Amino acid sequence: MADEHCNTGLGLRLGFGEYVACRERSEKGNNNNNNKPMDCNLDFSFSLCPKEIKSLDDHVKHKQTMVDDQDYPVNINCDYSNNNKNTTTERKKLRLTKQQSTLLEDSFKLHTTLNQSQKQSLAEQLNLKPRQVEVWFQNRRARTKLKQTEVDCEFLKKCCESLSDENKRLKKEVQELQSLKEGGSQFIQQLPKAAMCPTCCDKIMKKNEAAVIDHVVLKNNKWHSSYSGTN
DNA sequence: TAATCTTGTCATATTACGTCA
DNA sequence: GGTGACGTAATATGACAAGAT
Repeated sequence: MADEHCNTGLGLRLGFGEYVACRERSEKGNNNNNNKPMDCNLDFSFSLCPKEIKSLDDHVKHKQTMVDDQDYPVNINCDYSNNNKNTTTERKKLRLTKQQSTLLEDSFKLHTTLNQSQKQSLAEQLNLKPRQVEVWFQNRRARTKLKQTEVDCEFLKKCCESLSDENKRLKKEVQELQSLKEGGSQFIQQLPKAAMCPTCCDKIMKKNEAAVIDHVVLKNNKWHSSYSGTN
């Protein structure tokens, strides 16, 4: 089975073979626009699945050897997955060294995307494949975006909390003012009719309302000055 | 010139490996 | 030693732009 999968272009083509092979072709600078998908299959199957690997066990051993022999293990994923995923899917994961990570991070600080030549030279410096550099940058951009989203989310959450608190406080204040206003009116209404002339009574009522409005305006101004200060 | 195809690159989602508690 | 969480390299997929036909 493993033999079959490793040495037939078809199985690989249905996975990611075409994509990778086309990439590799472009990375080699072979961009002559001879659009022949079959070329991709051939390139891919030879590069990823050397003929000496005859069985699945051999494949695993071979991968182990590659890992042991190199500072930067080469990923030689041979995708058996589509047919017998549960037993044979194996993907050796590259771990970047500290120096590699540092250099990649430094490059990312300079430019978050790479052009062809930047990618190529960085890959050479790092002793990685251009595709690996490209993938690293893609993942790095995704991580950056995710972190930024988290930060934004946290900020919005705090804004929401503070607005909610402010809303509660204002509601309470409105209630207080409402009762203050009602209390004042009631006091005047409770006075004996003969105790105050109607004109004076009216004046006091209006003054009372004006005082409430002043109070609200003052509070509002205070709120504006403090809230705009925090933002 | 418009339509179509191919290719390369990106963002995004997902998978799977390695490490650590 | 087994296990789950986590970080991250690798893969899959779809969208889009640019160039060729």
